[in-house]
Amino acid sequence: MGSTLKELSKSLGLSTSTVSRALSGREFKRGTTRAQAERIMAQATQLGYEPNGLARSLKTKRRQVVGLIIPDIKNDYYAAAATLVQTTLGEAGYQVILCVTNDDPEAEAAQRRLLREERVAGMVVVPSPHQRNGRVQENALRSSTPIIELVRRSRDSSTDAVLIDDVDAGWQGTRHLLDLGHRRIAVLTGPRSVSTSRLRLNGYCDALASAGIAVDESLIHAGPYRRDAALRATLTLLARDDRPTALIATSNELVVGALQAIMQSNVRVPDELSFVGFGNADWFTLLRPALTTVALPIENMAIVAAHQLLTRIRLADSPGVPTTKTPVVSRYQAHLIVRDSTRQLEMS
Amino acid sequence: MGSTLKELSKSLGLSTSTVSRALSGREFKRGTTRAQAERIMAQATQLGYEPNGLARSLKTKRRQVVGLIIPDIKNDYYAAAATLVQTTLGEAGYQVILCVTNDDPEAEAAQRRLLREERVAGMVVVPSPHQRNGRVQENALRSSTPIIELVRRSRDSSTDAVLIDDVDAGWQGTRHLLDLGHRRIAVLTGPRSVSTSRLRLNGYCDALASAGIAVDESLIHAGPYRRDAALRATLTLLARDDRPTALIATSNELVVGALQAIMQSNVRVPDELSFVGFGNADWFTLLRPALTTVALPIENMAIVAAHQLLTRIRLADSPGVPTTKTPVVSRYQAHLIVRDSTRQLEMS
DNA sequence: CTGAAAGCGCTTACAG
DNA sequence: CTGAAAGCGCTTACAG
Repeated sequence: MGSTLKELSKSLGLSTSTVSRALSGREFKRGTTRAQAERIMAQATQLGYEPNGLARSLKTKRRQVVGLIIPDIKNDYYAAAATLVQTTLGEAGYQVILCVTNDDPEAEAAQRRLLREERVAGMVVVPSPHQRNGRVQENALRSSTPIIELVRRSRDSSTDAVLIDDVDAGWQGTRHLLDLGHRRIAVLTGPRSVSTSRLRLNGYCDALASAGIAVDESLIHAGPYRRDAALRATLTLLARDDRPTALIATSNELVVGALQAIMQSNVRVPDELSFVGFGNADWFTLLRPALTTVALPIENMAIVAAHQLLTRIRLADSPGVPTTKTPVVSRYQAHLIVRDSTRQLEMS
Repeated sequence: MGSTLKELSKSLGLSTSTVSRALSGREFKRGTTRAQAERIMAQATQLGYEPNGLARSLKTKRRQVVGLIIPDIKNDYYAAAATLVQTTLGEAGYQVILCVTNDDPEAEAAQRRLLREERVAGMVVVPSPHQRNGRVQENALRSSTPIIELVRRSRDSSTDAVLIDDVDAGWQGTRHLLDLGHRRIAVLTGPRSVSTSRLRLNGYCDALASAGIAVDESLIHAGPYRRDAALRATLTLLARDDRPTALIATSNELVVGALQAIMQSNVRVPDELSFVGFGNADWFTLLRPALTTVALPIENMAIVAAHQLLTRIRLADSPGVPTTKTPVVSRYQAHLIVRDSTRQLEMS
């Protein structure tokens, strides 16, 4: 335990230089040096020597660690993202420091700073909602750590981003319900300070407009991404005299809350209410009725984000290249999966 | 970007010692030095100085980073564990490096080594299944990094462990079905090389024995913790002429696979088959029928494990204390939640 | 209170 | 091919 290069070298009667080189593995040209290298490695395992990664990174300025900042790991959606980011980066030899924000901007700022102090090679981040008076993080801006934003885009961001075509996603879910004859369509979204919420809501409004329907603000609930909030909002919605005939929940957590409320209210889906979810957790198909949903290609996106980060890291490492500061932003298409929770509205 | 203590000091006309001390914040006895300290800090933010955590840790030998090794982050059960470990350790000022093994012992060994090279202050690990010829990891043994095992216990382990009373958990689920009059009870477990699988199965066998029922090996499926395996096994079980009247799935992933098979087979629960799950994912109550399940206190356990790790870390830091090598092992009780997926067996 | 100096554990030109 | 030496960016006794 705790043996160092110096101790190892002394026990071998060699210099740290030689031992270091042998251990690095580019040292076996001749038969005689090859034997030497093997002797060194044997002694290393004998002493239980394990190099100090901190010292190495300090010296080489190369770091095989990246940060991942997400709002919530229990959420199936982000759990899927984390898995793929972790796996993809892991295959490239990187370790991942996981940070969970709970959508708290201050927590996120602290975590970003900590990751920078850890000198991570880069970060994948799902940004939290903005604060009211969003003073720009100066250090963050000046920092050269490559960052890829995933799913959500922070205001004034100048980094790469891998996003969903949120407007279209909102449109698709709404359009499906309109096509089934629904007119009073309620929607649950996150706070308007989050890009995805705003844009999905835009899609919803666009779809209504395209059908010549005026937006009824009372059918829109924009709250935090928490199931309890969604539960309460849905309960209220369902208790109205002029109850909507359809409901869209635009994120995983909102789906859970909405479904809980629907069960509590004993409202029958799809007979009394058509329901459209977002995302595509495994258990969606285990429900009866199975959920109609706007599926989001999160796993793909996570892989893309990881690769893009890798690219940025390599770019930042190669000295010659004048780091292109043009952010690369891509948007991936959602697609509707029609199952059993939506149906044609019966004319009454 | 990238400014160092030295640069900062030079720009202030001070020594690095003074600046370092001022930044560390124990430097404001007098009014005059207090002003000095503030001037230093102002300049630090001005230059966007952020200390290099690697250099600091190398020097101080203190590390505010721990490792977390789990089999699968998409699994609700481990996602819950990860969340609580992350949060608890985060509150104590630690960052968490997340490693996912997919139950591959070689991946786990590599990850442990990497974490040791990162000189993490400690680890929480859910061990993978053993390999056939389990050669002991010598370095791991010699290493002094504090480790807490969570949920599963590795063979010959000499570390602390926070576990479930698995025998009792298996007993409870089985006993419930026996009390309802079931005699042909099938069970899905993980590989026998995992402690939880073995012990839960023991509980199952004990319960059968207590009811004077001989164990029928053909009703036991011990496979990998993967839903596709569980799906196939369940399909086979349900296609038998002497189909069991009850089924227990002893982990989250096995529950998902079993339910998929049940739906495919059009077997009605609980009329034709009583079903007992394990764990308590949120969506269990969203199903119809809602799932009867053996709930496991994973969130509590994750918190306990995190605290226990913190304790071990502090112990390892205090030099005087002769590190007690007696492992502390605790087991937490599962508790049965009866919902609608189990019912009295009708005598025919 | 301040600064010069040593050292944490590595890697890597640079001579030999 | 090998070793002595410098240095990555900090912190912390040690004198002054």
